Amino acid sequence: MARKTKEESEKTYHSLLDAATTLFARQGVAKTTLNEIAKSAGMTRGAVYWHFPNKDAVIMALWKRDAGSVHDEVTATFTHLKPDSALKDFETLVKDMLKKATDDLKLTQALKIVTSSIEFTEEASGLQLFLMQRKNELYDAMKKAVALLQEYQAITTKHSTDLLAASLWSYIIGMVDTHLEMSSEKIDIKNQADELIQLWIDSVTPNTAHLTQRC
Amino acid sequence: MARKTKEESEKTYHSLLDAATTLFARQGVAKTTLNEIAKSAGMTRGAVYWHFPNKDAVIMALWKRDAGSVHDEVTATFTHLKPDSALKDFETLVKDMLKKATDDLKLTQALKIVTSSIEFTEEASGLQLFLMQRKNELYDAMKKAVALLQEYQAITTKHSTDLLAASLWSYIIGMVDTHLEMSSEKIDIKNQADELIQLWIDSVTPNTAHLTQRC
DNA sequence: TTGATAACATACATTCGTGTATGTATAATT
DNA sequence: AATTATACATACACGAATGTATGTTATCAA
Repeated sequence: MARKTKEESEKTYHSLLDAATTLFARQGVAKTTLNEIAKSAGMTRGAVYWHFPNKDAVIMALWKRDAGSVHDEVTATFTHLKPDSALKDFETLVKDMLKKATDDLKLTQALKIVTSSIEFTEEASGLQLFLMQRKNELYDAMKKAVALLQEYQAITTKHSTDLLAASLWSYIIGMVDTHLEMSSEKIDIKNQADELIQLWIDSVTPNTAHLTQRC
Repeated sequence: MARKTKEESEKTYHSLLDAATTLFARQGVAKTTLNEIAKSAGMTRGAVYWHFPNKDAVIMALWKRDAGSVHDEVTATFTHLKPDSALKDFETLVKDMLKKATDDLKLTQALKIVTSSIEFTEEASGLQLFLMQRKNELYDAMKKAVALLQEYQAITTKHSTDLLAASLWSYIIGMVDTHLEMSSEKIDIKNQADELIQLWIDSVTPNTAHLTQRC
């Protein structure tokens, strides 16, 4: 049809992203066509191709919109832990992160979409390179946080930074993955996230109160 | 061309599965066509459609061939831990499982393929239902193992079976996922798997030797 | 030894999604 | 007020992959 105002254009932009998010999460990325997205938003494919060059760009855009800010905040906080409140800040950050990942619908859907978009091909696409870079950023930040906790003596195990970072990373990735994949009746990550994180922290922290057997 | 003997037919069957495995792992499942698989095995699409009804069946077949036996062994051992050697058997089983998952090329490729094949759509395909059932089987077995360890007093934390099972499951899933996704220069799961598992076991086990701070 | 059928190859039809090219009316610009 | 560029809709061309139908030959059973 005809041209719209900038505000209306922004509205359709977000409508398209919303529709794409819903359909991707419902049917999977591969089996969702650009035509479906457009129709679901009350538009045609012309609108999609006006706002995005292709499907990968849609995914990248919805990640930036729904996960970008959280990603930036988390990485920033990880890398700037203060010596006096490092462990407490670390704990709340990780717990909040998991809470958002399991509570916030948009974020959960975005994570679902990007995890299924990462096909580990040899020559990665632009989208996959982008997502891997974000992942690497997040890991580097988390590893930095572990190193800081060690430096500040908040972590008191003899294990190397590499090992502890790999441990925490695997743990969190597994929790998110499990939350996205498994039915919450089988494993209820959402309601156990705090305890699960606490379990890890206790295992690398001088507080031994969680052990039933005393020395 | 012409008909072949049963032996030759079995050979082409495995050639097709081998070719599919390599191509799937290299280019991803979605971007690999049945024609590529056939050509890579020195056949045509006719051979593929003779042995398999579609691409999903190829994936299911290669899982059964390259991961099925390991899956069966692991689930069986998990559910039949003996009271006297439970913890030790559990430890070696998990470590061996991770070692195979990171060492055995065929198994690693199979895991890579099935993880990228699980699109969490609402109405799952036959393949996805199959894979989810295997996953549930494995989780149930692992949870049973945790329950047995608690029953045998090998695990001495106050945490519930559900929580411990969710913890171990997330941890292992995360390790496998990380091994498949991240470059081994960033995180070398393969060479850290044993220590990572030991870290978890120590955290739920009465042995407190890993803590630097004594009571 | 002679059908019957297994083990494929080849050919065909058809769908389906993508990308692009073009049309068009209106908002923004001057 | 006239022009321009925006924000889409519509139409078109194209390849690409799938599924199926059919052809072909050698093997195995009788």
